[in-house]
Parts: sequence; structure tokens; C-alpha cells
Amino acid sequence: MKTIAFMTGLGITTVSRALKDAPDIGAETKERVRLVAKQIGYQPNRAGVRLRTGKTNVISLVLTLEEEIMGITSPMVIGITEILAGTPYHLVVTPYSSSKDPLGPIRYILDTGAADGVIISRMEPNDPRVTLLTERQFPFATHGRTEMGIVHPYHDFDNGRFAYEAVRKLVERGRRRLVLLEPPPHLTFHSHMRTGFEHGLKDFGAESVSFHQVNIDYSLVAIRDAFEKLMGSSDAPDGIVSGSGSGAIALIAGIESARKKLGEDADMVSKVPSDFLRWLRPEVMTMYEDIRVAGRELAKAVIGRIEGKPPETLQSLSQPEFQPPMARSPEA
Amino acid sequence: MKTIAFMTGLGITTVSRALKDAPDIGAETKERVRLVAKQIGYQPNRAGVRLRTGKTNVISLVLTLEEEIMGITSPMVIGITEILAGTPYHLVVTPYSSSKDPLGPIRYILDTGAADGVIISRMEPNDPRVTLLTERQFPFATHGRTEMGIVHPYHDFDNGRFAYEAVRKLVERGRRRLVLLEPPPHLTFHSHMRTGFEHGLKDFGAESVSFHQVNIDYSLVAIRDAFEKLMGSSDAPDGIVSGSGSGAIALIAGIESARKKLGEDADMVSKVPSDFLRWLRPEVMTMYEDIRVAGRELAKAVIGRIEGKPPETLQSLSQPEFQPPMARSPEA
DNA sequence: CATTTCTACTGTATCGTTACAGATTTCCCA
DNA sequence: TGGGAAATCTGTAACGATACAGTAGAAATG
Repeated sequence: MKTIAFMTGLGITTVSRALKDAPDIGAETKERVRLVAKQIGYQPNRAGVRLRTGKTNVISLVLTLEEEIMGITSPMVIGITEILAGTPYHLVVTPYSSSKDPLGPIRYILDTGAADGVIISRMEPNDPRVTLLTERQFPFATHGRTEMGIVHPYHDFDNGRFAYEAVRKLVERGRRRLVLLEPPPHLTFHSHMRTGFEHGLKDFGAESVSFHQVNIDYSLVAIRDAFEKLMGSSDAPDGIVSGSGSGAIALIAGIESARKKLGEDADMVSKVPSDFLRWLRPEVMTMYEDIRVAGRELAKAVIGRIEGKPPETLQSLSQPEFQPPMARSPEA
Repeated sequence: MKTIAFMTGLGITTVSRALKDAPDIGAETKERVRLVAKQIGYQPNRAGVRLRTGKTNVISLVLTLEEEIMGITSPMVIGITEILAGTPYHLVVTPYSSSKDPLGPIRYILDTGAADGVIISRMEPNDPRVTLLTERQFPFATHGRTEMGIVHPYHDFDNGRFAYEAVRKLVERGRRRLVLLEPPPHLTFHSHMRTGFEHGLKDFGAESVSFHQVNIDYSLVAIRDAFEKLMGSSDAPDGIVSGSGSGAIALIAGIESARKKLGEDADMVSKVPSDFLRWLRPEVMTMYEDIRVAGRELAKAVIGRIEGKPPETLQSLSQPEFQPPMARSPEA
């Protein structure tokens, strides 16, 4: 900036103000400054700005290491960066080992002012992170909803609707004894999915087969073993709703270990974050949860919040849709 | 820091020096300063340090958006952050849209001093990014190798060995007409894999079926269609080596579209970054590329470089191993 | 005892930026 | 024509940290 000041013969202050289009700078001067700035490829020094103003130009994505399992991080990161690319914001990934202290990274960011906004996930109905961030009036957006009466920016997949439509589809196929592989009970979308499932059962006339031994956070091996037992029992379901793509893989293995056949002994609907299942097991009906879009929405939401937009305008819910069956061959 | 200085009655400079264990500060004073610092939870202000010293305490992971396809980003990010967690470094993800300007993000980082070190991937034999970073003496580590005679930190999976062992395995199964789904030709590991494949053919006595119409960067649909055609032709291979997990999925679809059967008409070996294939298609033989470990190694390597360790001590090659077949049921 | 040497500490300037409180010039109106 | 308002520009201080060049006092040296 000193260089620009020297080249234009102006004061440093003037250059600074001209570049941010302040009203007390002449139009012609601004033009000149902008030209020179572009010419020499001026980029504001982030440390300088940050030290002086406290603005970090950083968005922090707070991740549990557990999230890796679902392969959700990739598209989320990509989606976020797509939006940030057009802004001065950088994306910093802040993980926390062991889910025992979810507040740790939040406190760190609040205490050190490490970012201008945060994106968090794995939301709980009563989430202390949301309480803390709201108290401190710190901009954030959540992947998933809460139930505390606090209005905050979020993006969510309509898991209730997903389960409801899944039940409808299975009943249409003549299935009546349905099972749900659900999210862990402490997360908000557990009850969303559960409720949607139960509504579906009632509305479409099917019954529920209990399967609470495992949830989508369990290891694939644990899910497979539990489901193999269920499928081998006299209580075996004939319709399956899977709350996660990797869970579905384990369920399929369980079915096969029990010497049953998908599509014959049972049908399955699964939420998926990618195309793999559709390619390898086209007999599974899938609803695609687009995490990349979620990343985009969340990035837009935090930025909106940073800019002071009211939180209730920064909420979005993405509607599930069945994916068309995979065309197995070009001429088919 | 001002607070600590006030509380201890020392000068700000003394506090600064005491905290970094400078030799000209009394042992007792250091102890006192450290105690007070811990007491009030002092964390150095990153902007202050960065402005004064130029040290950003940031490692930048430079990604192509294409990388998402392979689902490689998640474990890579997790692996890196695992290492950075014990250090003052933050991880910033810097993507570049459209692979037409791979130098863009590198230039940005060099020009603005946005990071202390960089991790890059999708290496080419003659890679301008490596040239540039080396010229400017900027610490970096690469996921994959180059062939320019420049010694630099890297981590790589031994793709040559992978293809060689894959051929051995297929020949052991009685397969003789082998095909390779290879990486795109401009990337370094293309020739690694190709060479390993050819060596295998020669050493174990098999022949190559040409399949250059597509590579692992093509869409799954394109790969499937091309492979379906090949499998339907009189030139059909009976052994397949797939350079990527998602590619393998498309190949399987191609086989099935051509009304052939995996395990009967042909066997397949694939490199995979996750467990999915093993669960869903246990008949595919897999070698696991652990991207999380790669992330860890790369993080350690850049930090080593930042600390001035010689590059030749920061290189690692991970050896492929066949995964044990999936136990289909607990009692088996 | 004077002088050097060492130990332990400190003040000042600086990194790049912006907030704030002027300063200068021009213009308008009574 | 004098005085105030408006428009445009600028100098200084400060954000938090550290490099550097000291200083003061104690200890060692001859």
C-alpha cells in the first residue's frame, strides 16, 4: 500500500480509503488508485487487516473425526470452497479428536478469534455449541437443526420426508414389515427420521420391526452381524429403510449372510451421499443427499450471518427425491 | 501479553522472550511467566506474530475439484489434521476450479505469503508447480512423485508394485489376457502403473489387451460403455487391473452389461481407497491405499521441510498389500 | 580498585492496515 | 466580503508480537 501511495503521490490513508470506496474520496482519485493497485497486483496483507480490525476472513469448518466414515467431508469441503472462492474468505478445517469435548474447538475459536464464522454439524436437539455461539453473538451455520427455540442459520436434509417416502415406496412394493436403520439417538435427525418413518407406517398401513441394537454410527461389522441375526429370525422384516449409505452396505451383507436375497425376500430404500450403491446394487432404491449443495448453502449462510442478515432468512431444507434407476446398458 | 507483563511486573519484551525460552532470561523468571501465562490461558495472537515475523502457522492443502470423484479428500484432510493437532499449524484448503491453471493457487500463496508450507497432489513427471516452489525455496510436499531430478519431500503409493502384484495374482488364477484401467497419461503414476503392469506381463507370462479409450479420470458412464464394448468383442480380456476404486465400479457394470460374470469370465484386482468394494463385491481382489496415512506422512513432511530437514529424508513410499477376503459371516 | 565481562532485563521501532481527528481548499450564501 | 459548510485529503496512533540495541548491576579479571 505504501508503494501505491508513493506511485500516486497520495497519502497512505487516502489509498486505504480509496480502495474501500469511502465517500470522502474523489471519484477520479479512486479510479487512479484502483488502476495502480491492479497494475502492481496489490493484495491486502491479511495479517495487517486482521490485527487492526479483528476481521480474520476465515470460515472454520468444525469436524468430528467420526465424520470420515460416511465420506461426507470431501463434498462438504468442496461445496464450501466453491462459494468462498468468490470471496476473501479462506476455509480452515478444525477437527476435534474424540467426541467427548465438542465445545473445545468452539471455545478455541471464540477465545482466540480464529475465524469470522463457523460451520458445525452432527447437531443435537439441545446443542451446547449453539447456545454458546449464540450467547457470544458469533456467526455460525449448522448442518442439521436444533430444538431449543433459538433461531439460527442451518441447512438440513428433510430426513422425515425421506423416511416417509421410503415407507410409501416399500408399501407400494407390497412390503408390510418394515425396519429402520436409524441415526444415533442423540442427534436431532434421529427423531426426524423416526417420526417420518412412523407416520409412513400409519398412513400407508405397515408395521414396524424393532431394530435398536445398532445405528448408523456403529461399525459396519456390528450392523451386519445384528442384521444377519434379525433376518435369520422369525421376526424378519421384508422392507428396509437405511439412514445411511454405508449402513446400507452392511445391511446388504447381513441379508446375504442370512441367505436371503435383496429384491426377493426384502426391498430396501437408502439415503446415499454418492452413486456407488446405485452402480453396484441397483436393486436398492436410493434418495440422494447432496452434501456438496449442503456445503454451498452453509457457506452462503455463514457469510450472510457475518453480513448481518437475519438468521431466519438463512435456513434451507433440501427435499429428498428418488433417483431414477440406473440404466444398465446404453441400448436398454 | 501486556497483562502478563503487568501481573509479573516485568517488561513486555521479557515476557515474550521468557515464553520462547530465550537464553538470556533467568530460570526463575521463566517459570513465573509460564505459570501466569498458563493461569490466564494466554494464546499468542496469530495476526501479531504473522505480521511481525511473517510466520503464518498455516499449511495449505491445494486441491483440484476433480479430486472429489475419488472421495480422496476426506481421509486426506483427516490425516493431515491429525498431525497438525499437536502443532500450532492450521490447515487451510485452497481449491482451484478447472484444472486449467494449476499454478494459480501456488502463485497466490507465494505472492501473498498465505502459508508456511503447501501440500499438492496429482503430480506430473515434469511439474511446473514443483519447479516454482523449489525456485522460491518454499516448503512443500507432494502426493505422488516427479521426474525432474529435483529432490523434494513426497509420499506415494507404490503403483508400479501394485500393478505388478495384481498381474501375478491374476496369472495365478489362470488368467492370461489382461487389461489395465490406467491413470490419465499426464500424471506421473500413469507410467509407474503401466510399467509395473508390463513387467508383470513379462515376468509371469501374460499378454496385454489394449484399453486406452478411457482412463480413471473419465466419467463412470464412459468407462462402463467402453468396457462393455471391449467385453463384448472377440478381444475380451479375462483379467482386469483397475487403477481406481470408482473405476472398478464402472468396469463391473460394463462386464455385467456385456452379460459376462465377474469371477467366471474374468477376475479383477483393484486399488481401493475404502472398504466399499470389498463389502459389495468380495469377488474383486483389492489392495488398499490408505489415504489417511498419506495425509499424515505429507503433513509430517511439510513440517519437516519448514523446520529445515533435508528433503531426501522426507520421502516415503507405501507398499501395497492384498486385503484379506471379507469374512462373509461370523461363524465362517 | 579500575575495568572488563557476563547476566538479566527493557525501551523503541516495526510489520500492514485502519480509526480518528484534523487540515486544506473550494464553494456558497448572506 | 466574511464565514461556514462541503469536499477532499492526510498524519498519527494503535492492533500484538518480536528484533535489535541497549542498560544496570553483579561478578570476574588483572
